[in-house]
Amino acid sequence: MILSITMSTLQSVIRILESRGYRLTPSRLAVLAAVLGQKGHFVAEDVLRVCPAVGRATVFRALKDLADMDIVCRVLMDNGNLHYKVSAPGHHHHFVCLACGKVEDIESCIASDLIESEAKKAGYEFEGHWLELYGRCASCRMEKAGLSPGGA
Amino acid sequence: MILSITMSTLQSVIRILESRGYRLTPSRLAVLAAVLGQKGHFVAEDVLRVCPAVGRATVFRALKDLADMDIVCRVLMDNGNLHYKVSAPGHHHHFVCLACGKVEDIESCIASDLIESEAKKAGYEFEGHWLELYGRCASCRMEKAGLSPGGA
DNA sequence: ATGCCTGCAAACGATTTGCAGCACA
DNA sequence: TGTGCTGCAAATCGTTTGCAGGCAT
Repeated sequence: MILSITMSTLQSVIRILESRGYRLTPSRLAVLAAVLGQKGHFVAEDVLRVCPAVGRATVFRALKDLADMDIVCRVLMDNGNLHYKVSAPGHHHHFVCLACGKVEDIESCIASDLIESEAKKAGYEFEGHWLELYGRCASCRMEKAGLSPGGA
Repeated sequence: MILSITMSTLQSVIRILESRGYRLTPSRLAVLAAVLGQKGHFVAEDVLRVCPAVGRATVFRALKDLADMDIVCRVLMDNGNLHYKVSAPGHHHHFVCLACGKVEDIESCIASDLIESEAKKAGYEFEGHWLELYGRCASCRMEKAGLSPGGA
C-alpha cells in the first residue's frame, strides 16, 4: 500500500521540538520549512540551497536532530548514497523509482512476519531491518509502455 | 538459512579476473588476498592497513572492480556507513549483529515473493531491493542470557 | 611501442568541529 | 547571567582524479 499522506506538518513538528526542549529559532524553523517543503527525497545541499542564510553546520545539525526524532528518515539510493526524506509515521519502507527518482513510502511492512519466523528458526533476535525497493513507478511504467518514445 | 560457506576462493576469483581481461598484478593480488582474508565486513581502510605497500587509489579501484564483479558486496551498517564484504554467490541479504558487529549472509531471499505480489497490486515494477537485518546473533544472545543474570 | 596498471599527492564532496558572538530563558 | 544556538571557516573523513612512470605484451 502506498501512502503519500499524513506527513508531519510544520505545526506538529514544532510541537515535537518544543516538547523535547529544542528552542524554536529562526534558523531551525527555516530548515524545518525547507525540509517539509521538499518534494521527495533530498540531501543537505538541497536544504542549504533553500536556506542560503542558514549555515551549513546548522543545517546538518538540524537534519541530524530531525532524524533522531524520526521526523526525517534516511533513504538509501540505488548508487549507495544516503538521502533524507520526510518520514512517514511508524515503520515503513521506501520504493525508489529508478526512472524518475521519486521515493514513496510503503506502509505495510512486507518483511516483518517472514523475518520474525526466519529469525526464530535461526536462533537470532532481530531488532530491526532496512528494506529499500527499486523499480519503476506506475507513471514511469506507463510512459515507457505507451507515451513518449524520446522521453525526457 | 544462514550460510558461511562457498565464498570465493583466491583461485576462483583469479579465474574471474583473468576471464574479464584484468591483469594479474602484484597489487591486485595483494588487495585480493587481503579482501579474502577479512574476517567479516571491512572498509577500504582495513585493506589499506593489510597492504601498506599498495596505494590508496589502487585499493579503491580494485574494490570497485570487485564489487562490479559481485566478488564483494556492500553492507549497509546500522549507522548508515557502507562497508564491504566478500559476497555470497547469488542474491542474498545480510544480518548485522548489533552486539558484535558480525555480518552473516542470509541466502533465502525473504522478501522477493512478497515484494512481487505487492508490486503487482500497486502497479509497480520492481527491479530490485535491498534488505539488511539488524539484531543480535546467536552467540551474542547466549552471552547476554548466560553471563548477566540480572539481565540488561 | 602501446596500453594497462601503478603510487603519489592533490582534489573533491559531504559532514563535523572549534570558536566567538548573540539571544533568550 | 548562563546556556543554547548561531554562522563561519577550518578540519576531517572517505573517496576520486590527474599525472608521470613502469611493466607486460
